[in-house]
Amino acid sequence: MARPRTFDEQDVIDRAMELFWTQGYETTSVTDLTSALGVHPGTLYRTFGDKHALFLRALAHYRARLADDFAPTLLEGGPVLPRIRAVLIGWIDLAVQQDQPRGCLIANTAGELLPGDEEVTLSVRGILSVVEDGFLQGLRAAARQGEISPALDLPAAAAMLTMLLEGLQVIVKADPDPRRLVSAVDTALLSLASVRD
Amino acid sequence: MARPRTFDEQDVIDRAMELFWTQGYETTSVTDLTSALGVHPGTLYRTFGDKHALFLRALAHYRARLADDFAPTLLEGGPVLPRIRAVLIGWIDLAVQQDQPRGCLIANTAGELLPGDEEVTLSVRGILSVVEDGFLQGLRAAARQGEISPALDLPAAAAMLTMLLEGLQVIVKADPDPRRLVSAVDTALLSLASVRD
DNA sequence: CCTCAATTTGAACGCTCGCTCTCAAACCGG
DNA sequence: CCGGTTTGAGAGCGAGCGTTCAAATTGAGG
Repeated sequence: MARPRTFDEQDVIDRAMELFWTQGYETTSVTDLTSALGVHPGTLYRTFGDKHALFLRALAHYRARLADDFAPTLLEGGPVLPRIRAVLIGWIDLAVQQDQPRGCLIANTAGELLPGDEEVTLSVRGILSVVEDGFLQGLRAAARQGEISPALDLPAAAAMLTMLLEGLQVIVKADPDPRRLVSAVDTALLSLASVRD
Repeated sequence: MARPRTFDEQDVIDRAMELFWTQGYETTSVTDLTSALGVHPGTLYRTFGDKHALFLRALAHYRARLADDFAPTLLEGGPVLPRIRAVLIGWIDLAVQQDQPRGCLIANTAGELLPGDEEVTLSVRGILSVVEDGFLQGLRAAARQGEISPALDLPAAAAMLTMLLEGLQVIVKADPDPRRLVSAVDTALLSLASVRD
C-alpha cells in the first residue's frame, strides 16, 4: 500500500555493471550513474546503500551471469578443447568489437581496487574461482575423452587457462590486434594437447 | 646562477612509481605524492607539469628498468626455459612477499586507465612489447638449443607467455596462494616443451 | 474519498580533489 | 656585497566528488 517503483532493480544493476565495466569504478561518478540509469541520487542511495554497495551488487550480477553460462557451455558435449578455444576467442571478439576494448570487468577491477578493498577482493576471488572451476570441469571431461593426457595436472592447467584468459583481457586493452591474441590462444591449447604421459 | 634543487628528479620519479604501483593512479592523490616524496605542490607542478605527466614519467622509468633487466636475464646463457620459469616465479614472489600483493604496475594501469587514456595506452603498449620481445628472444635461443620444438610459432608463444605473466598479476591480487600459481606456470612451460614437430 | 506509507525529486551539504599563486629564502656570477 | 634567478613554502582556488534531506508526488487500502 504505497507508491510502486518506476524502475526494475535488476535492470538498474545490469546497466550499472555495464557502466563500471566500461569506465571503471573511480571514473564512474554517481552523477554518471544517476543520469545513465535514470535513477535519482536519493532513490539510488535508499535502494542500494551507496556507490560501493551498488558496485558489489554489480559484481554479484556478473558472477551470476557467468555461472549460468560458462561451465554449461564448456560441457555441452563433444570435444571440449575446441569449445574452450571458442570461449576464449569469444572473449577476444567481445572485447575487440566494441569501439573501445573494455577488457574484462574482473581484470579491470583487480587492477583498480585490489588488494585494498577487501569486500571487492572477496567477490573477485569468488568470480575467478567460478572461471577456474569451469575450466577444471572442462579439462576433466577432455581427459575422459582422450583429448588431453591424464598425466596433466588438471587443477594447474585450469589455473593456467584462467591466467591466460585474464592476461588476454589485459593485453587486449593495450593492443587489440585479434590475430596475435588468437594465435597465442591456439599455441597454449596446442601445447596442452601435446603433453604425453 | 640560481638556487640548486634539494631533491633528485630520478629519485622522486622512482618513489612516485612505487606509490602509483601500490595505490593506483586515481587513488594516489597529489597530497599523497607531495607528502611521500617530500616535494611541495608548486615544485612538483613546475618540475613535472601535472599529475598525469608525472605518471607518464613513472611508466617510462618502469620501462627503462625492465628493458635493462628482462631480456638480458633471459639470455645470460645456458638453458632458457628454467630461466623463464625463474623470472615468472620471481614475479610471483615479488608480488606475494609484500604485506599486500600489489601485482604489476602494467596490469594495474591497464585495468584502471585503458583504453580511455591514450597516452598511457601507448606507454603500456610499449612496455608490453618490451616484455613480449624479451620472451621472443628467449624462445628463439631455446629453439636453437633444442629446448623447444622449431615447429612452435615462436611469436605466438611469446605472446602467450606475456598473457600468462599479466594474468598471473591479476590473479595474485585476488588470491595470493603461491603454490597454485607456480604449478600453473610449470604446466604452461611443460606444455610448451612437449610440443613436437 | 481520504489516509498514509513509500517513492520521486532536486537542491544542497561538506569534503577532497588537482592545481595555482604569491612571497621569502637560497644560491651564484660579478 | 649585491642583483638576478630559481627554488621552497604553503595558503587558497574553483570544481566535482559522494552523499543527504525535506518536500512534493503517487497509489493502494479502508
